[in-house]
Amino acid sequence: MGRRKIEMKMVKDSSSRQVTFSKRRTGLFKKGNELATLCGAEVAMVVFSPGGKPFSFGHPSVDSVANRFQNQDLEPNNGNVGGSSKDAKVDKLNRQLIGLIKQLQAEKKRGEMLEKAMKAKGQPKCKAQINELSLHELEKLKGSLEELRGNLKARVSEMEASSSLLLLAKKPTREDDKQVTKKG
Amino acid sequence: MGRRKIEMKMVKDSSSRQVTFSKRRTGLFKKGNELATLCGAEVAMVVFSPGGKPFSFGHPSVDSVANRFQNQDLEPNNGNVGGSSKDAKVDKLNRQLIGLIKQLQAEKKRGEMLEKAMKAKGQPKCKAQINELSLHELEKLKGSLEELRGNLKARVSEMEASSSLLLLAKKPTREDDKQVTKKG
DNA sequence: AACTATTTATAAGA
DNA sequence: TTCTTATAAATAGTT
Repeated sequence: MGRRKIEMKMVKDSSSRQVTFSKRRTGLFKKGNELATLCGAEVAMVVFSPGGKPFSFGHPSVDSVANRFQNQDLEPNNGNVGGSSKDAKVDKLNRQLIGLIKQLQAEKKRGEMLEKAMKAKGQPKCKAQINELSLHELEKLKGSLEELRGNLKARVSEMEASSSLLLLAKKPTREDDKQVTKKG
Repeated sequence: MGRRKIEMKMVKDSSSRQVTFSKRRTGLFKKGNELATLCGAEVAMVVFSPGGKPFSFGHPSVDSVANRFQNQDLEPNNGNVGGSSKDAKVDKLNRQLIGLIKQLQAEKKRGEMLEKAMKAKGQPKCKAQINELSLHELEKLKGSLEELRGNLKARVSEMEASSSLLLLAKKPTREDDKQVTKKG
């Protein structure tokens, strides 16, 4: 969208990349704002610049949308147990826990797909022994990964059990207006 | 951006609003993807349609970016400064989470590299050199993995103690979280 | 879902 | 970083 069409690859020059990032981030947030305004949609966006700086936009707020998103599959569970919780801090920890659990599940799923892809790629007709070798290495690596995942998951399963106790935290109902936030 | 300029107000007709939402959501996610690709940025977007349906886009994933975002004001606070810290228990949980997050991120990176290796392997010109390269990467990966696993074991041992503190009870019925993410 | 007339976003350049 | 401008891209209204 400019003087020239650009390839959809990482911009090599770090300086240009930063400029591109700034411009496009602005555009992206503007679009998000428009979507919220025109359609009455709730929107949350978080972006980390190539330099690692965080930017966010949310309507009504990043937190409220993120909360709704993360709790959508356990809200029914969350609603009626217990009454008072510690505070927002515990609630935040819980959300993080849930996020981690989701990530692990996603990782597992990805691992399975990786495995499938690997098998599919199997032996077709790539030549060279080197291929066999690397394939073998891949298989071993994969095994290790699976095991690692298993360990992690088991650990998290325990935490999940205990977290359900903590998940009695009240839902944060802070109603911010549209916000554009810089952090860091 | 079309036949006519439209006012930045809620689209009245609910049907048109839904159409607008669909089109713009698609565009928004595309932009997010481009930002990630061009700039190597991490991006997470969550949108609820006017009908309340959730849509999301994330690179590398919504959860990972969300966690990173939530962590940034958690980590510095981890040192237990000022009057915000509640319990030692919470603080401990906190550290555990951070450790877990780091492990997870490391694992993800491994996974990404694995994917790259596979991709390279699938290239039409998968000749010796490329294979050597991927093999080399794999060797390094493997080493890292071993190290990672060692760390994990230690980590898990640490967690054992404090984790048991939280395991006050177990949840009767709960299988998996269901990731409710719609795209497109 | 496709099609275009237009509006917007933005890549370069200053 | 901000502005300008030529061009690419998104999309509002239509079919």
